[in-house]
Amino acid sequence: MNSLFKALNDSTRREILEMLKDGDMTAGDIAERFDMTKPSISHHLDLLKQADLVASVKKGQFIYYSLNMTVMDEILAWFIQFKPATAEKPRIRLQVGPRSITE
Amino acid sequence: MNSLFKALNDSTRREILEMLKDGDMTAGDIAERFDMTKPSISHHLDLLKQADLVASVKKGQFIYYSLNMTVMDEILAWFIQFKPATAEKPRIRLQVGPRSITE
DNA sequence: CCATCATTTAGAAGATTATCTAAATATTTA
DNA sequence: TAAATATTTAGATAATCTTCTAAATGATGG
Repeated sequence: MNSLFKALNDSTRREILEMLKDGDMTAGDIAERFDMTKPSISHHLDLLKQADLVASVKKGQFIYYSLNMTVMDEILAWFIQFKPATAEKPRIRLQVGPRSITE
Repeated sequence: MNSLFKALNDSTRREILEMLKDGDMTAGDIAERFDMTKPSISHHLDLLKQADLVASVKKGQFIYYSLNMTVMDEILAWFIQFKPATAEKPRIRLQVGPRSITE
């Protein structure tokens, strides 16, 4: 959770995530889109990788980065805990059986 | 968005949010639960307030802090953008009218 | 094999952050 | 009004973070 929020606490890194939403990119392509040196972008990519938000695959000379949104569910779950339980009528009955007296 | 992620990038502040989930608390009560001085906690509360994640109300000598989860939707929306659009069948027809040929 | 291209690693400088102590403000109570 | 309580503000220090330049690594093409 810590490395996750840390990775997200930077607008450059958040922009990178948004860019990768539209498809995988090489480190160089990503760096080109920012007014920042390649080593700096490389470092940002490293933090995103540590947080498991992106994955990288080397293909020859290039390294392709892609979103890894499996962690996303973890984040969403953390946020959802604050959503007050809205008393929404369930669409289906999950349990079949005799109704309780209070039901 | 910046102040939001900044506020969330600290485990003490995240814990404070989780504590407030169970009900409002005074600054002092919050500080008691951490192994940290009151001024430090006061600073954390200030950052949470700047991010609009908490609100504070002064009652006499005490200042009560409470969750303000209206911003939460903003965060959730940011995360949802990464969720690939699942082709889920809509539960209800949103538009009433003549069906299109392709429908 | 050497030059070039893509990317990372290393190391340094400046900015930001977390935390502390000391002091200030504001409220209650004796 | 003075003392006590709750909280914040101010200022300092140490740690962490962002970014840079220079150099290293690894793959490709003549």
